[in-house]
Amino acid sequence: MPELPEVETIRSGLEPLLVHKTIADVCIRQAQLRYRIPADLAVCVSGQRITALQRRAKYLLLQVEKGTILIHLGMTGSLRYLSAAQAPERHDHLDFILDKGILRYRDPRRFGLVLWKPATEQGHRLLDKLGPEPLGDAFTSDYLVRKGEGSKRALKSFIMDNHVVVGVGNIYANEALFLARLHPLRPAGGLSQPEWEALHRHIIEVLQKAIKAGGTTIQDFVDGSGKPGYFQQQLLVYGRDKEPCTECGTILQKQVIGQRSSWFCPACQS
DNA sequence: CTTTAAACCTGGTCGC
DNA sequence: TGCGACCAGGTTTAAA
Repeated sequence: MPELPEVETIRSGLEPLLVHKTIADVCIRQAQLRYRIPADLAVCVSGQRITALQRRAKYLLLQVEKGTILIHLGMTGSLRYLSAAQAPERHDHLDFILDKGILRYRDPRRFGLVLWKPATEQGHRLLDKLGPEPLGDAFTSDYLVRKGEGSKRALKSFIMDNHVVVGVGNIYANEALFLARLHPLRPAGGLSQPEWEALHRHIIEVLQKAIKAGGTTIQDFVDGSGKPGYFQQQLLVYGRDKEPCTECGTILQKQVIGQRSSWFCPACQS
């Protein structure tokens, strides 16, 4: 479900509600996610104060005094703060019971994860090999030029690869390529310097605009208080096969690239 | 090493 | 109405 803008929307909405609260207990109803939720999670985190809610790629990092709770929302995960008790529904797999309120994790498809990293351990296997943040200083067009050198991969697969840059999922990969007027099947190694610059700029721009709109809700994305995003109203190609291109009127095409549905304008993007 | 495909899981939609 | 096929904001793991 969530790409970077959706995770960032959740993070920024929840952080002020969570910081300074104390985790009283953890209630696990379904431990089997992408990885099993550690059975001793409650022991690890109970009694500790929350100091921050950070984000790395699409991971949420709930910082407490003695370590970090790693949370990933997979395709269908949501994380909501409830100020008053509310009966858990199907797929509400986990609750962090706070001194005031409840932080509730829901994930129908269970592609997400909740793991514990003690502060005593350096790094984490899921985080250590990730590429740069698209909205950070290390992500430059020169970096893309170097990284793309010699690669024959389809451009769309390339920019969705977490080793290249994190946070660019299927929606925003499609949108950024359209805005940069680049065909998703172009070999990554064949782009010119100005083409990389355009793509770099549009990846950043589309992510920033989506964050401003509170993310994109196609089916079930909701922010930390249960509200949907609004960026879907600004999507120019995602999900729009057989519709006319907003730039030139040509009918948009859909094609599966790297196992993911892809949409593009065959006239504008080359 | 690079690239592609299968796998994880549930639920909604579409066509017959 | 029922049922199977197909699709979905992601990522790891195995295989080519």
